[in-house]
Amino acid sequence: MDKPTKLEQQLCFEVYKASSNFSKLYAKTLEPFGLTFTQYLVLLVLWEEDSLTMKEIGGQLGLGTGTLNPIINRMIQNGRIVKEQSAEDRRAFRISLTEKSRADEKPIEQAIHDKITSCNYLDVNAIELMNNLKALNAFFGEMDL
Amino acid sequence: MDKPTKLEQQLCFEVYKASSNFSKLYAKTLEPFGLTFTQYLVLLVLWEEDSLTMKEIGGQLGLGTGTLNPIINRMIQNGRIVKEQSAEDRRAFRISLTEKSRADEKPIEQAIHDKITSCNYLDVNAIELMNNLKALNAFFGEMDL
DNA sequence: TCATTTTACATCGTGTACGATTTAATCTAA
DNA sequence: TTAGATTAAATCGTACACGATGTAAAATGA
Repeated sequence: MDKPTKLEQQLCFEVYKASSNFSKLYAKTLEPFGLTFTQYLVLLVLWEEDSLTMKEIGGQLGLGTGTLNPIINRMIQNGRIVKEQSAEDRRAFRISLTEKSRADEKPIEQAIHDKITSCNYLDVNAIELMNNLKALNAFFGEMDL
Repeated sequence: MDKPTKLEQQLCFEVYKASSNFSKLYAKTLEPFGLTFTQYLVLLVLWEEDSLTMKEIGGQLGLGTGTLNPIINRMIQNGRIVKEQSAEDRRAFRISLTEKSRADEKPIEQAIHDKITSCNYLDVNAIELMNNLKALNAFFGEMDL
């Protein structure tokens, strides 16, 4: 059987393009706020729960320290977050939001909401799509090959 | 309504992780061949039709010259492709496969097929997933916002 | 307790990715 | 036919992304 190989090629490519498309769209929307897409993902995590360690943030985003460290440093430079050594474990550092980032949560959410809905992108069956993606990612998560 | 915003956040994140998972899986599979995921995508295009210009390859992959140029240069260094100035249009360059790359087509396809099926990843509803992604990407393609 | 191991983070090298600018070749219109 | 616009690549600067390695602090065990 030859079909599955082709299907897999196409699927990985569709995912690749979708990811690229999303990050371009978000990049454009976030640019007025001086944020990149990945920096926005860090804020998403911290808006849920503030004052997390590098490891906790990296765990939620699936990023290692080699990726996360420079991002965190840039966000500190931009006044988006602060980093302080943990008292309990002096190896660890706690990352917290600045007032600026807290104040920007709603406007940023609004900007993204406006941009996305202005394209009617929910016309694609987004819920079904997301469920399939979650199943796919759960798969990846369990296999470690 | 607040739900759509959350949904979009989740969807963009699931796509982001799926893309990351795919490219890690492919990277591992392609490593014995001395290829990265993106370099493999270039080969996929050239296996379909050899001797294309930079623009044509970039067009199919959605990559600009800023991204594609260093990739092409590395692939030339690695003996994967050759580049020659086009006779008709001296601005353009034609990229062609080397014998090595032609010979590796089947083994690489096989390696990927083996790896993917060994994880039973088709258990997620791949066809439905792909159709939804195609619709999503078609959307992105038509809007240019 | 103190040597071993593990853990949290930092750093480095390689490889994308993208927008902006530059250069050279081609095309177009007056 | 030639000045101006367009096009194909190359180059540059910024920002991920990842694996490998380094370092210091903490946890572990005999």
